[in-house]
Amino acid sequence: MTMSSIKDKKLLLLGILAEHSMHGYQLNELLKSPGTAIQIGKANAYQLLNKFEEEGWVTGTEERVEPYPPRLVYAISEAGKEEFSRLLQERLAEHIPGEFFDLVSLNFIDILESDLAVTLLEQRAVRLADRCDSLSTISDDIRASHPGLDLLIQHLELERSFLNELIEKKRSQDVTS
Amino acid sequence: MTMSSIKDKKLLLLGILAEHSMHGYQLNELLKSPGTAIQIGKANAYQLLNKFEEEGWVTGTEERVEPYPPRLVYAISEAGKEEFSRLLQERLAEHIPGEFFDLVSLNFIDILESDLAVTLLEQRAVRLADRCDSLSTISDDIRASHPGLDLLIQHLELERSFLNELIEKKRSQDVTS
DNA sequence: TAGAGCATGTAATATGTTACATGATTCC
DNA sequence: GGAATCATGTAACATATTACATGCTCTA
Repeated sequence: MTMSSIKDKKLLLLGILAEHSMHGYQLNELLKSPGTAIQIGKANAYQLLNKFEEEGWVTGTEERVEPYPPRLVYAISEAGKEEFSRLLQERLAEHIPGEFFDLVSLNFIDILESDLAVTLLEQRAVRLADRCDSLSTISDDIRASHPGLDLLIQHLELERSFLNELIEKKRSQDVTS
Repeated sequence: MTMSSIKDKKLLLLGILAEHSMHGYQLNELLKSPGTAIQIGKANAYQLLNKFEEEGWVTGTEERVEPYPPRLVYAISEAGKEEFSRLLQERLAEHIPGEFFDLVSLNFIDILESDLAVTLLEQRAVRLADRCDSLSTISDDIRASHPGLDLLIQHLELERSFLNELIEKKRSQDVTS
């Protein structure tokens, strides 16, 4: 049911390699950035690259650049480009319900006492604000050419203002000064 | 890396059972509704219920109600309530980056010709509008008491208006009348 | 009696994470 | 020599999906 994700991982990895050939470590560094819509773990990324090579979507070539250990540079193949294009069109036309992990707990918040709820939500707000801040350094150019990233930032800002309002609401419910 | 999800599945299932005891089929019907923040497949839900029973979070009792086949009614135990409360507090205080599957493809849209992009995005817009419509029947009462659901609806509305703007932008880029 | 809805599950497979293993180079 | 960064991977485990299997009751 969560299995929309493997297609999107494939789309993301092939899409990145279509723009620049890259070795696995480099790719993994890229995937650590706060602007990714989906998460791909390190081990998983290597596994997927190997699988894509077996299937012929990418080719791996060993490269040695001086101060660094040998590394495998992956480049997208013709077959990979076609697969990427096919997948891109498939995914653009679909609407896949996302997995909003964060929202599950919010539905049960009334179970807790207001002052405890406020304390917990404030901790969440700090973490969310940190993430928003780290995204605020992204240039308008990049945002304009990456609608997915632009929308991601809007989603996070929506979440942030919603959370602040919710904290206010809970605070006013808290009569036990 | 996606493995925030199992905790949220646990939180969701225990939270539902804390409100009403329920059998597996009933739970699965509930999980099909368009207002769920996360997806839990049918087989997975049964597996999790069995696992929770083994771990002592819930108890299953066979029930026979006349026209229906025998069914296993799950009720949350004391240990389950404690675990739920612990997990709820843990998750409320965290900010977990969601998995925005939908956004991955948007970042590559400039690769396609504008008119093709518009056609595909229009298909997506129809599906998204359907989902939004099915959520618009939810009462204000329910929304007010379920902040997670409320925010989910706001996320989807944001996505809808963003998508419509993107379609307009792409249409104006499309010079090949 | 055939199909639809109700109800629960299992086995095989696919997918993903964690922890570990390895080894090069650079800096201290 | 030891830590940090760079670089790739594997094995064991955890998790989730698909397809299948079963059997009840009701309606057409």
